[in-house]
Amino acid sequence: MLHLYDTATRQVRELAMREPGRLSMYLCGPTVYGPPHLGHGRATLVYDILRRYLEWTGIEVRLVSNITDIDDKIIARAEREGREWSDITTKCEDIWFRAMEGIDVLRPTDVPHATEWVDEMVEMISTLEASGAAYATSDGVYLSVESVEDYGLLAYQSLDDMIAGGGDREVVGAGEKRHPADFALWKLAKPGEPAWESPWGAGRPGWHSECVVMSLGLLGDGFDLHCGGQDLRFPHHENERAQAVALGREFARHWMHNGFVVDAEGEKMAKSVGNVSNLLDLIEAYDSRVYRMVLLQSHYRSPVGISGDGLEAAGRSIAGLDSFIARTAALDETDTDGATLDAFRAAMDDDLDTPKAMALLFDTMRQANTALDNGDADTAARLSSAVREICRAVGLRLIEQETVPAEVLAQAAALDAARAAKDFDVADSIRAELQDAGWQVETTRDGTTVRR
RNA sequence: GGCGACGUGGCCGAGUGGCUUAGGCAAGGGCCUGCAAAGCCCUGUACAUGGGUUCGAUUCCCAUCGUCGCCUCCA
Repeated sequence: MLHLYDTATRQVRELAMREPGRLSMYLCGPTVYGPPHLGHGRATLVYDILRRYLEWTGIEVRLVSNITDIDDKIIARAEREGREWSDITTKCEDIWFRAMEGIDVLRPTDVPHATEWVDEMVEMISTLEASGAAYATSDGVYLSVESVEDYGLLAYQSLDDMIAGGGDREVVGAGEKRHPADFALWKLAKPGEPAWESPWGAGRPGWHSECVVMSLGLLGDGFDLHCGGQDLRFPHHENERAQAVALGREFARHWMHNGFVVDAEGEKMAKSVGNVSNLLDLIEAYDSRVYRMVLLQSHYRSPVGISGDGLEAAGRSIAGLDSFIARTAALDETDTDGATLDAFRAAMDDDLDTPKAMALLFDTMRQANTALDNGDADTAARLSSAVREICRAVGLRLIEQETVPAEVLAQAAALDAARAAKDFDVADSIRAELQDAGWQVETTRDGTTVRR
């Protein structure tokens, strides 16, 4: 059974499922006004790993992740560039999913767009207003946070402490708000802004309202898990939750937050691979599995530094995985090492201890290699089968064995013949030729193998 | 000011009251190889500082220094 740290109760506890065997989870998706960055990559990778692992254990996962396609930032960019706002959102969304593909993140099972749910949002806001939890001002509709008893649950701060600490910040919409922390559910449109009709006048929904309506709308009351980056804990998740509480509806039963990507750290990286803080650049420069491996080797709640050195180290570890996969490709893997998989599950079930799982993966590869060196193909096969299973469970794509063209095989045979004849100059030149053509050449006592 | 996280070997990054003190990358030595590659073996003896608790602390407590995050729309 998977145990996960729950931000709301501040403890690692079992991830309960409303319906046994089926997990409902909501991940706050991107606001599509710019290219995805490394932080987006981390968040999507962490939950992709969670999802794939659960699916691997036989659980049916429904992952809803929205597209916020109406927001102040989108409008601001549209104005700045003199473009249609929908032109920006469609292009950015397209880029987003290309980036996701570039890091092997599966598409969520549901991708609701905020603009498709405006009617439901208006309805919810009306309900809140009718109950007295929300009120209209001259620029919109606000939720009264004082009507929510435990407001501050996810922020770990009471409303009073928040205000006390807030200091000299500018308070948005201060003039007419009942409390400085009250937040906008509906924003009335200024001339020229995109707008939808509502009882309060033409306008657009507030960000926090979008996510409650879509999560409850698709997953229903009391869904299992709500996730996102640490920075969404407050105010976004707090405010989503506040609306649900004010509506008297049960919201997420478990809250999961991933740590940040910290300092790209370094002039070297920028020089050698360009500005990698943009996810698109990273995809351009590295194998799709590299970022995933970096994240797997640290805990999802820890901050992680992404540097060129770190990515390259991960790349080399993946090269080792690739050569292992190639080396064991022909083994008969009908049987899998159960103890290894048990240990893997135990690690993952303990708050997604992927660093331990990766240590296990590398240990298992070593054992299998040793078995192969000793000619014990059965043991090697059981272990390498476990390696493949683990990779599948965490979404580490395995290299596909490319069929080697006949002429390349012929060259490999010629290489072996030259070695047998102790004609090493010829052998070396054939090897160099193959390597120049992009082949990995492994010359062993049993003969030469080539692969990409 | 409030709340929270964290300081581990050359780098990244787990973890733990003593038991085999992860793993990856890099480095040195060795095995294998005609030479490489791949693989395997060995080596480095780390836990911010100062106190305290304890038979014993890197791990618990306190303080100090330092880094970072959130405190109204940022994954």
